[in-house]
Amino acid sequence: MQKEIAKIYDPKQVENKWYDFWLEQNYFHADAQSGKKPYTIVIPPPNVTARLHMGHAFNNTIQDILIRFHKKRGFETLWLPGTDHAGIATQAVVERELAKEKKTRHDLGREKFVEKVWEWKQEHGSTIIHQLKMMGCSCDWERERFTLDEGLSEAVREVFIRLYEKGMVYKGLRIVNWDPASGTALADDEVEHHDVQGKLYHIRYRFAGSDDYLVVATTRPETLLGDTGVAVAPDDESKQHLIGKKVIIPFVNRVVEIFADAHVDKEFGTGFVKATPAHDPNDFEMGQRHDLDNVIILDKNGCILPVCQVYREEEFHDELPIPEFLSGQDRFEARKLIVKALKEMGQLEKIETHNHAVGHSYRSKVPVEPYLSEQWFVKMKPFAEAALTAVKDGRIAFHPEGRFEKTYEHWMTNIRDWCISRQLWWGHRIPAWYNEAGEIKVSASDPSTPQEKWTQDPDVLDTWFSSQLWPFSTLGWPKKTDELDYFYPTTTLVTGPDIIFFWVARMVMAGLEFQGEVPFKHVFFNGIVRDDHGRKMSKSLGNGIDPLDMIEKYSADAVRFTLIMLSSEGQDINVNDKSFEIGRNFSNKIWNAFRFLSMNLEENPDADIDKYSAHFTLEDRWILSRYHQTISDVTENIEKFRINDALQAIYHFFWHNYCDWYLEMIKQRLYKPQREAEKQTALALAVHIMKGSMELLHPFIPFISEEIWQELKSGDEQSIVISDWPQLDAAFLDKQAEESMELIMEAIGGIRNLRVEMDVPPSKKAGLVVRAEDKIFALIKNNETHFSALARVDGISRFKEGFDKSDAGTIVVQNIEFFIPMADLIDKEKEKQRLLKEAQRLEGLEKAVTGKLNNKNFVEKAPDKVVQAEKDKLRNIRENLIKVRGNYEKFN
RNA sequence: GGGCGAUUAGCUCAGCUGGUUUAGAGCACCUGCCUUACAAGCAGGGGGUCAUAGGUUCGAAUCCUAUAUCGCCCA
Repeated sequence: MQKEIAKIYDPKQVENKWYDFWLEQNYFHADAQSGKKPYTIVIPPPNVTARLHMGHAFNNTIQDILIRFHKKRGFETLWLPGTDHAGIATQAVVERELAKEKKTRHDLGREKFVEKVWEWKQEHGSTIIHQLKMMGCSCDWERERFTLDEGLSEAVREVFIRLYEKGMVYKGLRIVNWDPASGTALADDEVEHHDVQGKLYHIRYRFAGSDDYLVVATTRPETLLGDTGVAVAPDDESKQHLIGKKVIIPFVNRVVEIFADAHVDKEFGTGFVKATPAHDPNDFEMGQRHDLDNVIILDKNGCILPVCQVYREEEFHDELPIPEFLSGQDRFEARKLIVKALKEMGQLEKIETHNHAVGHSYRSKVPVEPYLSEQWFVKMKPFAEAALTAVKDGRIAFHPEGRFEKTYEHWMTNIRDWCISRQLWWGHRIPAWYNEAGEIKVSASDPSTPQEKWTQDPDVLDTWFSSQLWPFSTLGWPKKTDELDYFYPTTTLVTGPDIIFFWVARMVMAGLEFQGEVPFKHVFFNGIVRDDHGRKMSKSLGNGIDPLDMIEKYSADAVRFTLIMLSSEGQDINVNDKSFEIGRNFSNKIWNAFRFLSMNLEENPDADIDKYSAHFTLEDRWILSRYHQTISDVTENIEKFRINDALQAIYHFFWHNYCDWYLEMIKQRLYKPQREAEKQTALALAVHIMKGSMELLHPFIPFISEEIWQELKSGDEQSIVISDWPQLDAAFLDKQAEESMELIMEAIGGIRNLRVEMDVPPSKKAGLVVRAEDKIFALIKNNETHFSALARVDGISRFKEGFDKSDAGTIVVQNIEFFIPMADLIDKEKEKQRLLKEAQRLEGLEKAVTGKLNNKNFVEKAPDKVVQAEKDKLRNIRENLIKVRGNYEKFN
């Protein structure tokens, strides 16, 4: 083998090379006919406009780990990728492009515009797909889906029609969350509430036929144009006599009545609340209770109308005109103008500062306008119960356990109907048709006949309406496909907790309704990736770290490794660009361990260790024991979704057991073998463990593990992607070897420490005298080469009576005394101090344990095992202490 | 206002069913090393009264109750 290997790992060529190889070999394709047990994940489809950010990188790394792990464990794994059409976002992107040419979508017309969006999608829509490939994601790309694909669109129409026929989808006039910037309605959960420092305006409303007035307090004075009543609290005794009295709304001079409603809090503001049913959800409900008029005063862009519109007999009609200085003004401009005018008219009592939560569009970030309009809704209550039960009875398990079940339950039990229509052009057009008589027909295709013309509803459906079908629409539903049969229900969903309502909850409802089965058995909620101050990464803060930059700088393996290494189950993680060094450093460590092996291998590596078992040394048995323990730890932790613990286990094993100790120890056998067999044994074992470590690391860092595995493979092995996951063989777990090694490592550590504290230069060798029983002494003597190589010990001899301890440095490890005669090196005063410190440490321990054992309650009530352990502990401490004290006293 | 989570070394965090000597890791820091795999490394070291106050217990970082601070979600 012996070839020139670079001193520093260069991932650039490696990563592309292996990804191409895996695709060529078609390893990621899942076969529905396979007789194996399926393991399925559907990707949370990123927006088709998306570019990979750290959140995606983290989320998809976890999915890839689960998929690669289960593939190696013998499952037929399907990771189904794709994107969603992201109605508002995608439309906005293309509109922005049009704006550069000073055009709007209306200039093009619907058909041309949608065509243009498709063009944009063809050109830019696979950006994130390409980036997922750079991350090493093992998705089945043949099955890539897009929510607007024909098959998925058919599923959407089918669902809409079925729900409509069941009476679960309906059209109604409701207050919706209107996004004036995007010109569309939003669902409740698409609204983010931010605390805003606002103002509370106290405005005088005159009583009809009087100069007297009352004062209402409002945060939104501009909506007074649409006021159709003034409310007081029913328990507000000071105001009871005013109920039924009439006041005049400024500017529009509408005469409205004062009424009592329990919604009003008499302590808030002045106790008088203006009611604007068409522009406030609470007022709308009050309006329904008191039969108030619904008066709209804003257009769809959030600008003041020239004439108020009142809703009567299922239509809007002109009502009162609005003064010219207001008409056409944006709602926030109108607020200023109205406040100014009120001041001039003497009707503004005062302005107070007032903090309150204001809903903002999660897309456009502008304040949402509560707006009365006709929209399509899905009834949610009937679905919620089944969806809640599925989580409560464990058919769906959340991970980490216990963190999000309550949130889910709260939402499910307080659920409101879902507004699904969007006033957009890009999306699934609602399959509802209207004739001239205003009748509605819901149908997958145009029901028009030569006699009767039907026109389709202009609106499209919420993107989540199609995403909720993702776990089965992507597998062919509504057709009964083999895929659906074999891969559904999917096994695991990995997603962020921020879309638990948007998506997770709705998939559960849809899956139960249309497939009669939960869509997934496990939901793993990953944490959010934040900057190193714990702030969410965002464009506006400019604190985002681009994973592509990090891949370029450090490699995809390093990005994956770092994200997992820094995360713990479901916890948010903080990173800065330096964090990714830990991934790069680990890759380099692996690379150099391999480099070391290949420098010592003369021919093809031999990983068949069985034939060498007769030659196993202590460190061989030890590393095998540690290795098999690690197999068990990694496997169990991935199965428990303790991904970070799994990686920590293999990381620690590889670096601190294998590299730090095992490879260091076998150097003696490789460089100065007494017999050829020892060397071959060490090499075979080192290769065996190296290769096995690559297997265990492969789900986490697929590229470098493949690169090295390929160099170590034997026979007709193809790829680490499909090779078997290492099996725990309990016969290799060797407690005795671990204990013996523990002693040796501790002794070597102690000697190294002593040398440093005594300022013994590394080049200076020193002898070692050991005072121990026969068996222990034999163990140490048998491992003399390790002491000499790793602790610079020159000859080990047994303690004999008459040995002059006063010239020696001493340490006690596991009650065995080690003396290092260093007459010429030792600083006696320093050594005395060192021993005194050690004695004091032990005395502290002794006191603590004695105290425990002198406590009657402890001895009586604690389990015998614990008491016995304390007794053993104390005996050890005392023996140890006697020796340390003895060594200390020799200087006196 | 309601719910959830966090508070452990300078920083970022582990520590799961209470008992592995006096609480661990990585980074940062200090000291010494270019020792024929690796300075992206090796060896050694310093650093924490586990947010606060009570309680349960033979025993609490761990369980309970308050309080404080921070974060998230919902209204």
